[in-house]
Amino acid sequence: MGHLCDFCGEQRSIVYCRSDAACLCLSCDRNVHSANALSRRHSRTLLCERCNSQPASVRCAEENMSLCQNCDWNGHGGSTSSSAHKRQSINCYSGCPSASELSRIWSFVLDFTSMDDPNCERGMGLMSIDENSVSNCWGPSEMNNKVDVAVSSGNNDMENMEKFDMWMESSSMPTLNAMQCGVDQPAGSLDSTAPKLSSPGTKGLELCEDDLYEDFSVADVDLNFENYDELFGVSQSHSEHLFENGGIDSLFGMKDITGADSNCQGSSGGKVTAKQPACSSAVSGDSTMSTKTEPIISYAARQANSSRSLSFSGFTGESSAGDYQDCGVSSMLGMGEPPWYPPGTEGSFTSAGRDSAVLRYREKKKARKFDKKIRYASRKARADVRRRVKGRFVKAGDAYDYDPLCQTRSY
DNA sequence: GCACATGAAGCAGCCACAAAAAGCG
DNA sequence: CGCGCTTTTTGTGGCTGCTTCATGT
Repeated sequence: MGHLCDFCGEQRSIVYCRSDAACLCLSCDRNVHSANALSRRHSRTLLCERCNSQPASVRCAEENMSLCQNCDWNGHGGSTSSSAHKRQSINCYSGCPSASELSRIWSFVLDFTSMDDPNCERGMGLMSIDENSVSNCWGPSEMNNKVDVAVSSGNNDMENMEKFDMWMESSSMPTLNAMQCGVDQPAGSLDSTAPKLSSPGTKGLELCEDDLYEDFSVADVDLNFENYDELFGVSQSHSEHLFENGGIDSLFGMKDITGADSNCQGSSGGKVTAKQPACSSAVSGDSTMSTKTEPIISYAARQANSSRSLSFSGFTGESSAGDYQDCGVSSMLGMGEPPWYPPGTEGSFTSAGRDSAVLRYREKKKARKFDKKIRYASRKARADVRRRVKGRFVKAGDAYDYDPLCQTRSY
C-alpha cells in the first residue's frame, strides 16, 4: 500500500501535483484541480511507486513501476542488469481528464472504473500538453516527426545559446521535456497552422540552487496548446483516438527511450535552430498568447503530419538574464521534470558520475556572472569622460549639461 | 472582489566617437 | 602570408520615456 492521499487521507495517492507539492488520489486530484482554471493548469504526474514522495519521471517496464529520478538512479544507476531495464519517460499532464479517459490511458497503472464523474465532462478537452508531453506529442518516431527547437529572443543571443549549452552539457537532455505549447490562433487565420508558443512569465524561468534537475521551475513556464483542432486540423475525436492508441504515451508522453528517438535529436544533440523563419508549419513564439482566458483545449497531441519547429521567445538577454539566471532553455525542461538519460549515453552515468557532473555544473554556475562585463576598458574610459546632454553623448565642443570630469550640470 | 490611481522598477533606445574588426590591393 | 591602408562595425554610460508590476484606495 502506497502513500495516502494528502487531501483525503484515505485513498492511495497516485498523482503528484507539483504546484501543490501534494500527493493525491485520483479522485481528489480531479476534485482539487477542477476547481478553477488556475488549478486545472497544475502540472501533475504519477507518483513514484518506490519512495511515494516524489514525482515519477520514468516507468520501468521490467519492474512495472513508476520511479522518480532518485529512485531510478538508485535502482538503475549502478547495476548493469537493472540499468538495462527498459524505461520510459513519464511526463506531466494538467487539466481535468475524465475518468473513462484516465481508465483507458492509465490502464497499466490501475483501474479507475469507479471514478466517472459527469462534472468533468470536458475531460480530455482540458488535458493540456505540458512541457514534457510536447516532446512526445510532437515527435514519436513512428510518426516521423521532427522537432527542432528554436531558441529565439528576437535575435538569438549567445547568452541563451550558452545557457542552452550549459544545460545540454550538464544534463544531456534528450527530449524537449519541457514545453507546454500554446496555440492561440483565430479561426480561419491564414497562419492557423502555426501554433504559437508563449511563456507568460518567462522571466520566471529559473534554475534554483537545490538540484540540477529539480532546479528547473517549469511551473513558471505555462505554455498550453489551445485550439488543438486549428492547430493540427484534427478533431477532438481524433485526438481521443490518438489517446486511445497512444494510451499513457499520449497522456504522459511516454515514449520508448531505449531506442534512439530521432525526433528528439534536435534537443539531444543540442541542435538549436537559432532563428526560425516565419513559416506556416513553424511554431512561432514571437507572438504571445494568453493562457488565462479561453477554455484550454489542450492535448497531449500527437501531431501526425509535419515537421515542426518550436521556437521560444521571451528569453531575454543578459540584461535580464538575472531574472532567470541560468538556463534560458529551462522552458524546454519539463515541469521540473528531470531529463531522461538514454542508456548508453549519459544514461549510463554512475551515481558518482552524476555527482561529478552536478558538481561541475554548480561550480560553473557559481562562477557565472551576469554583471555587465566591460570588454574594452579603453572604451569605458572614454565614455566615462564624455560630455553629455540628457545622458546622450554630444559632439566635442557642443553644449553639454553634464561633464563627468567636473560633475557640472547646466541645469 | 473589482476598478482605478499611484509609485516603483525594469528595460530599450539614443547619442558621439575611439577602438576593433573586416576588407582590399 | 604578411603588411599597410581604408572602411565598417562595435561598445561605452547617463538619461529619458515607455511598459509592467505591486500596492493602496
